[in-house]
Amino acid sequence: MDSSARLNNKTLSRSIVAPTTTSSTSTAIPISDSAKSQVINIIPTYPFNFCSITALQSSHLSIFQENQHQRVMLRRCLQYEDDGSNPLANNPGFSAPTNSIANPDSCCGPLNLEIPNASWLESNATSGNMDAIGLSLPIVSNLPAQRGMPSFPASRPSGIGLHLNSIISSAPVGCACMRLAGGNYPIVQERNPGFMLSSHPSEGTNSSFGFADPIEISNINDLRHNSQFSLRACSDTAESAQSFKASGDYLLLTPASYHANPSGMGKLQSHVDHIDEFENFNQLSPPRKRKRAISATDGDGCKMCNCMKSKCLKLYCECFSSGNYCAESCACHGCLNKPDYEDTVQDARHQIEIRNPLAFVSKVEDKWLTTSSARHKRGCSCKKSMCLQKYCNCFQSRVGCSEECRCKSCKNTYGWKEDNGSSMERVSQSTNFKGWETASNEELAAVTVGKDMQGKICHPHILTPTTPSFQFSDHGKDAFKSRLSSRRYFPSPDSDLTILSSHIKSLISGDSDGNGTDMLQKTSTEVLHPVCYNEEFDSGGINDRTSFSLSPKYDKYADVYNRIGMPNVQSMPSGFTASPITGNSKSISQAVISPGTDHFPPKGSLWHDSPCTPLTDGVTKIHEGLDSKNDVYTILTDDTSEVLKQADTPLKDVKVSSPKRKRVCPPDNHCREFESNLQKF
DNA sequence: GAGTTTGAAACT
DNA sequence: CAGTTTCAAACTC
Repeated sequence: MDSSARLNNKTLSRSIVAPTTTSSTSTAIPISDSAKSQVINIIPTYPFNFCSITALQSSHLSIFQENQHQRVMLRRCLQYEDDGSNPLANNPGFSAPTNSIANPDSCCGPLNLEIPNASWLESNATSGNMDAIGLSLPIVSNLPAQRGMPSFPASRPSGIGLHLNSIISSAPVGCACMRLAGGNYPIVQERNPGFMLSSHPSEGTNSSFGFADPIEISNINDLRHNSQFSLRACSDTAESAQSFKASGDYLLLTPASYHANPSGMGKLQSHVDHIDEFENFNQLSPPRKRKRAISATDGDGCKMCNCMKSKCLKLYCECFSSGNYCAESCACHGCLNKPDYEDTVQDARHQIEIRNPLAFVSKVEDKWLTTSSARHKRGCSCKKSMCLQKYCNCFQSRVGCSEECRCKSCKNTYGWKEDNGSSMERVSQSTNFKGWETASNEELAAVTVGKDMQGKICHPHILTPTTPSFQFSDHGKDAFKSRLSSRRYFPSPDSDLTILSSHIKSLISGDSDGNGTDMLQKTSTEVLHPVCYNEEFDSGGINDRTSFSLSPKYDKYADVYNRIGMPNVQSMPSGFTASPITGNSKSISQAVISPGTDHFPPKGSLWHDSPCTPLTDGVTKIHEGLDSKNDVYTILTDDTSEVLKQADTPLKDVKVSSPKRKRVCPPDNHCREFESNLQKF
């Protein structure tokens, strides 16, 4: 079964609540007060394409309606995405689902889901049918191709282009774009009714914005005449599941054609202008107190800037440099990095590219196919930070320093550069089974950087570039704590380290039940829990592939795999991809729990806070049950074990994913807690 | 939250 | 290309 069929057969178990009252001639989706309470839970999507898809599948949409003031909130996205790499970009109609790759620089790489015939929405929106509408649609991710992955044909135009903003910065863990091809049907739920429901923009305030620059659409026809819209779904995972649901999720429309052809969005532009007036109005007001973005990222890699003078049109601006528009959550002043100023933005980009054609190119490449070998293209020039702080480009990108770097006294944890210029793979060289076995040993202290770095015991986890944000410095700790309380967490492969180590240890020592394969199967299954790297995720999976990334530490087990006939993974130390939704009838399991459901684990749950998507058998089973009960959760298949059991069947989709990973994954107990929470279901 | 440090970007 | 300045993020207090 190909991915298309698979997806179709699985049918998105998203329930879409149609508007209750709308005349067939209505020009907009009315939003009634009662409907306001109807929340469509858009599960945050993850860098993994399949996750995104599954997330959307398991999400259920609702249409927020507003009487009289029929409007659609659009998020203006900076996305020069129509580079031809995606057939959908030019084809509003049906397209076979293909997974491309997530924008490595954006945690919220757009996932555009094509709905071949979106008329269902209109028909249902106008029929008064409140019943949930089963969505069955092929899903196509429209994610930019990953650079440095020659196995995938998708390409981007020169200049890389500005990517979809990482969506609402306040809704970082994930987001998705759903394109209503053919489409006429903006479905928008504004997260912040305070603004959404205001009859006039001036009634709102900046502070009431849930996200940046919503575009107010008062007439659905304004959108209807446009062929494509991206339905964006985001969730603020900083909230608990309960509040998540209570407050609703983002569900934003972005006219896909807007960026490619702004001129074609005349009507929309009028609304943009309207917003501009609003913004101007606000600017005339006493300058809002400069608010520093709580985090350099919104928590999931969606950069937020605080530019004061650059107008966000210089590479100083992280939003700009990463190809994104600034978000409302940014604390920048005089920002021109907005769709409103697209020409200006383009000019600025052009000027910069003249100076440096690679200015907007991904700063990290993984040409060496190993996580630890990924390098920052431009390297760094650190003099004092020893490449151990985020001042360092390389460190910040979680890659090792290389010969390209001009740094001094490099101590980059991800691979340092000797003073003679040669680079070392610290990750691989400084780790060993012994160390890994003690990875879970709490005696090992987390590393702190800077002055305290030297002489401290390195927690083995530090050796993996996957979890730097809490591995280093107090900042990291804070970030970790913050994330524990505000993000969803799933156990990372790190969590399985002990188990894995144990398994392999026994395997190697022969202290198994004699069935090493079984042991390894079990191990593999556990290991195969995908690491969800939200930010800067470099999906190794493109076109019908999904990434399952392994921490570099698992490189060490490659030989073990080989010993028992597992696919050769030696060449994919940083991870590999399996094919969950394609080709093979067997695929990696997927299970996604919608955070917007009552079944979501209670607030505070680490699992809940995890941005990762666990793919455990148990999870899947649970979800199967949930799915049948509530049509909320959707599962593709749970074939992980089976895939692994087929030791004689090479994983055709072995891929390498880059190391660009930021997501922090919790320790072992998080895994247990996660499963414990699941048991509550 | 203010001030300092840092290194990239921008400029000369 | 090198040196300096500007800038904003990272970091410290």
